[in-house]
Amino acid sequence: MEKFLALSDEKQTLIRNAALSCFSQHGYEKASINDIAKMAGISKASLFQYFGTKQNLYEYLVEHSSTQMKAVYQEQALYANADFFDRVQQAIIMKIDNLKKNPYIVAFIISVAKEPSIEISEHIKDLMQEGEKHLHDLMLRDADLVKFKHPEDAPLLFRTLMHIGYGIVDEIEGVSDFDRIVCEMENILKMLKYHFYKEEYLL
Amino acid sequence: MEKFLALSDEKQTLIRNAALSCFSQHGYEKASINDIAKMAGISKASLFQYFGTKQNLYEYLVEHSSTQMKAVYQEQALYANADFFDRVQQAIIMKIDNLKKNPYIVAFIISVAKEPSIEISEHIKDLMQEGEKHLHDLMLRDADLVKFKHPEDAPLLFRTLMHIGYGIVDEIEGVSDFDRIVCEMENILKMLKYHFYKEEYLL
DNA sequence: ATCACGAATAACCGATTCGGTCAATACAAA
DNA sequence: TTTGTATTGACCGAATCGGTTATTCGTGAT
Repeated sequence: MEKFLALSDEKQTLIRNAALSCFSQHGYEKASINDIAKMAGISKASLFQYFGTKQNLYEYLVEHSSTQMKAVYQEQALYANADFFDRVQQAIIMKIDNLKKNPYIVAFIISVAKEPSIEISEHIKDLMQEGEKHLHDLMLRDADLVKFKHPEDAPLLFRTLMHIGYGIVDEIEGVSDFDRIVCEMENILKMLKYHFYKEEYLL
Repeated sequence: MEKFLALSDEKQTLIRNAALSCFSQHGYEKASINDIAKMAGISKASLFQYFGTKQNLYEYLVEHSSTQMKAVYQEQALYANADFFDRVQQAIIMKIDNLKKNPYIVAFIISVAKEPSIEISEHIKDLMQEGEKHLHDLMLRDADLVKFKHPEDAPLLFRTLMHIGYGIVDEIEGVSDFDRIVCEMENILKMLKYHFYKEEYLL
């Protein structure tokens, strides 16, 4: 492991991304060290020099990815007091930003959660909790309800925004045009806000 | 091949589903005949008895799946004259219904489109076109625009509904509670219609 | 120029799995 | 019991698996 950490950051990232990509595409069993080495442009022997065993490499990736991910969560504390729509908008932008900056890590973590038989690592369980907490910050509050023309719409609109968020994140998938989709999402939220809020709350 | 078609329908389906599942999970190269045979509960030798080669089995699945899928498209002609929201609602319900009835086939076709190196089979290309045509039937028409409080909202609302559709379909993923999500989707569309349509068009 | 030393790899290991074959078995009809 | 067929366990050579080792390569000091 020290052997690997002594490499240049670029090379570390290159190797990590190759491994993350292979494992998330094929799963632990079907991903082979040969594939990873080839994709990283290094020899198989080097991989074993760095990590010892396949399982060791995988565990390193789990730990590194969840650490990285938690750091993102940390620096992304939501403004708890912001308006409902602003909170949702900020959350989706964060999600997209993260997806853009760490595509391999996001895909890998999702794949780890799908791994059969192997009990989900503690790190990943922690991550799930962290995600739950984030989601809770988005929830509707009483303070928001008064702004709605029809407050009884609010819960369903919240669900709607969740669907939109999932949909947008899902549609991205390798598309490089992040800015366009972020812009569209902002316009969608503005439009919905206009139709659902009372006039006096449209800033 | 005739050997396979002579089997009972239930056994055919059992074997097909096992193969569809393996291929869509692991891709052509990494899916093994052993896995498929084990999942289907038959011997590997039988699979070769039925299909001759791995590639033959795969090609049969592509053909069968696209045929099945086209049949679904055929019987699902959209009412061209219906109201905008009704068309969208009907389309999403169809999508969900199809996903519920043919989960293995849908997943397999998506995986075929992702297969690297192998040129996309003609059948699948046809399917894509069919899907495009379906989508075109959803498009906004001039007749719809007059119903909107703000006709300029319509294109963006259309995009919004697409996102919601993708989001909902994506969230389903094995969840058995189709009816609940269909119901929620209907409520969402009703709510949006209420806020975006002029009063006199709210039937 | 050469030596020394760590990093990288080509070549190799036994074991397993691959796609595919075939002879033996299980089974149903006659 | 015999015959024909559906199914499979056992097997094939080739490839690939995770992992090791002996050699080569690159570099910095002498």
